[in-house]
Amino acid sequence: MDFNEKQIQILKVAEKLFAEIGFDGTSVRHIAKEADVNVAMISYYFGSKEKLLEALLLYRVADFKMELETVMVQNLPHVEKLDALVSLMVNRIHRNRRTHKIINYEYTNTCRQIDFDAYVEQKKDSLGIIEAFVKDGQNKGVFKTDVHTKLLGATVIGTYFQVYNNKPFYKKLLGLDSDEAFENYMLTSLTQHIQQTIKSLLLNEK
Amino acid sequence: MDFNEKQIQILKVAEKLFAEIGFDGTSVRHIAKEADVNVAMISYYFGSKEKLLEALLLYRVADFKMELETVMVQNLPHVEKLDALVSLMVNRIHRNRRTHKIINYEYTNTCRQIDFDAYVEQKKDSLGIIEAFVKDGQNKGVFKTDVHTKLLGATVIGTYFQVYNNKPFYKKLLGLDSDEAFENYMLTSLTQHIQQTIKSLLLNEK
Amino acid sequence: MDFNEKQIQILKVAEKLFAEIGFDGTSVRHIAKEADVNVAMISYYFGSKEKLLEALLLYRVADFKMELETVMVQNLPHVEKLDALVSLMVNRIHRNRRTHKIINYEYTNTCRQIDFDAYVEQKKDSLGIIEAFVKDGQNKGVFKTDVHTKLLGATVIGTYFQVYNNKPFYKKLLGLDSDEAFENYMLTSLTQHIQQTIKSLLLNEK
Amino acid sequence: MDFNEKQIQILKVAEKLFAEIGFDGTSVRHIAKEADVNVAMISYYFGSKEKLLEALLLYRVADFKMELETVMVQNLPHVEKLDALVSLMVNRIHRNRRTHKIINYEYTNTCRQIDFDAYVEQKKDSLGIIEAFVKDGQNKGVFKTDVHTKLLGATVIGTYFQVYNNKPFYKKLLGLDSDEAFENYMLTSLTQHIQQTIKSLLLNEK
DNA sequence: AATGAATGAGCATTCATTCAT
DNA sequence: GATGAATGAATGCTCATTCAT
Repeated sequence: MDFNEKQIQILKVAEKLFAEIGFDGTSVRHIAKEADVNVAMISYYFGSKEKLLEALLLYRVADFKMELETVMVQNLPHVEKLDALVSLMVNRIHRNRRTHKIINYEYTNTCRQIDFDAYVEQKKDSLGIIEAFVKDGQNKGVFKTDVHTKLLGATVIGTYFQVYNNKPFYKKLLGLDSDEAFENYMLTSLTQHIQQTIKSLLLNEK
Repeated sequence: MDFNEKQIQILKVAEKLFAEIGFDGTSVRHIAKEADVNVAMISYYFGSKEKLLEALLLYRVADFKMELETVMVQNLPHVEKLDALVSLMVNRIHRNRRTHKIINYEYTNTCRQIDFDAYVEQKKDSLGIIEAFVKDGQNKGVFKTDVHTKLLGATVIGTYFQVYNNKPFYKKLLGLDSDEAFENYMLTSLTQHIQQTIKSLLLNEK
Repeated sequence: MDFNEKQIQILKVAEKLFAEIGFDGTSVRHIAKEADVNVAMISYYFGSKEKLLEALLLYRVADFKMELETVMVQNLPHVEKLDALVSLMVNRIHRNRRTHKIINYEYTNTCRQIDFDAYVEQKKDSLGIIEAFVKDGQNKGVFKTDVHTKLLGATVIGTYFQVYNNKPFYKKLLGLDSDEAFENYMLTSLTQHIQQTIKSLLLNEK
Repeated sequence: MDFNEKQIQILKVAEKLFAEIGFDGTSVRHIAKEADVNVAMISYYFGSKEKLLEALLLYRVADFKMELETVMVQNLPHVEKLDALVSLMVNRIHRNRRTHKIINYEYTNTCRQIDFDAYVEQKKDSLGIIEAFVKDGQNKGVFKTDVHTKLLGATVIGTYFQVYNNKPFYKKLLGLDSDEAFENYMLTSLTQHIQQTIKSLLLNEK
């Protein structure tokens, strides 16, 4: 978990390339060249290409750890807390979108011998906190009860990635000319849509 | 679009393997072995591995074509039509989940020289029909107007794939022991959750 | 030796391609496509790619057979006969330059199992006739005797092919802009140079 | 131009095989086996089979560089200088006959993407020196003027290669039993014949 | 007689990894 | 600790040829 400068350099390049052209599509030579290190260094530092991916997961999963508690402890009305929660989730996913994309690609690949335990654990934790918050809101009569609580996270992240994974399509559909415009859209309108979606599900109309 | 029996056999195996272990991770030898055909036959029939994927897209995209119109022309209340629409979408995606997954993997891979035009066109069509239906409902005062109509599809498909792509995680989370139970859950509870999500977004409380 | 129309079509295409891109470099598919026949037809008609080359040799060697005798029997002074002889040789080589080039490529390739007997026989015959003519001239005191008679043919053909095989170089060196200009040069100036060369070797100055 | 021992080993084997069985006919596996190196090493060292050939050309073209000037500056009568020149040319071609043969094969193959610039340049230089020498001899009245000076080189090299490329034929024709006898013939009688040819063309009888 | 379908063998090349230094 | 050199295995693909029809 404590990587030196050169290792981090490799991890960042690997993250970018894995996300862009896939794990299998990326050769260690490509990573080495882009990271301006010797080819052998990757095996030397990480043991293998697969272990490099595992190291990347460890490196990033620490970052996944959302400060959900930070939001939770705030003395905010449930509605506002919900918005803050969704916003935080989207922001976090967005920041680590590359690693998340890799995981989405590779997690169900049974041939791969990658240890996803840390990712799974973190995911379970996050969803647990959200579930508890929703339960609390339901107990207090603020949130509706006829909701698939365990699937709320899937809707948040799923909506985000459906747009992200079809970037060229949505850029055209939404009339977004540049990558910056797209990025901006993700963090404003899309986030707003997801917030609205979750609120619609949980809140009773006034 | 008119493939013979052996070609279809190859296409099906390729679809499975591409979805399971990725396009790059799947070798033509693997496909050939699994499909019980000679390695050379894949190049012979499809020209190349990339063209095989393109053929697969063409083969399946024809199947994507949702009978949205069939639902649309039915003389149903907007609410029920909405449910039917979502149900149809989920079913269709589910049936072609493998090819959709491949597309989600490869569409943004700029290195790849794959022609996704047919897919994009079909996607645009589908979303167009949905958009028109929502617009109609809004004009008739049945649907709310403060909604990101263009993002509704992303929420439907995104939620589905977020669960599908994290199958082992959700099987555990939802206490689903077998693949059959998971599959069943996708087509019942998950579908229900997505229907509920979309309805919450569009319908005014009574 | 009696080929039907389609076989001749194949032979001509094969000759062109073998000469242009070599025997190994030319695939039967390429020949089949260019000759607008089915791939299997080549094996069907000729047995194999190697046998196709042998058939080509047989087909052309018949054409190599110079009408040297025609020149020989003419009642011409030795000097003029010599010029006519060289001119005839160059013309004949030029007409069959493609097949000659292939032979020059493949004759010393010991791996190849090609039967060059007909070619060798024809070559021996031709050189024999020339040798006899030179001997006759020497006996009559018209030609010099201190000459490597057996090498005269090599000088004629060798000079021709050295220019032909370095066509782009000589086009530039000689300021020949087009293929037509080059071709014309081969049949005029180059022929003249070769005639002059042979005459210089054989004739005593006056 | 600065190759290590193993690279030179590969180049020598490649030269031999390319000359014997052609560029297309020679597989990198064959070269690797004969040179007793790993197959991958050829790509590793030279990039590709085509680049291997280019490397070979560069490696040998340096060797083509005839010491024509050495002969030129000698204070010899023109006639003797002419003999020395031809002898030098034949010797040089003979030493590099393999690479020259490859070039003769491949130079006009337009499909091939080989850089022959160095070869062309060297050839131009050599012919230029010879031309200048002949011009000088003509100016001094030693050489005849009615000669295709630019074609003299073609006659020298062409005669050599016509014999070399038809080795089995000429061995039989000239009654040369062994390869050694043939080789010896090339460097004595054949050389003498070529010297005589060029002198006949250029010198006035006494 | 003629051919589309099919195939095993071989191709050049790239891969992740190892190892001597 | 770090690396250039080297490698066996695997890659996608093309080859000449065969064979059922």
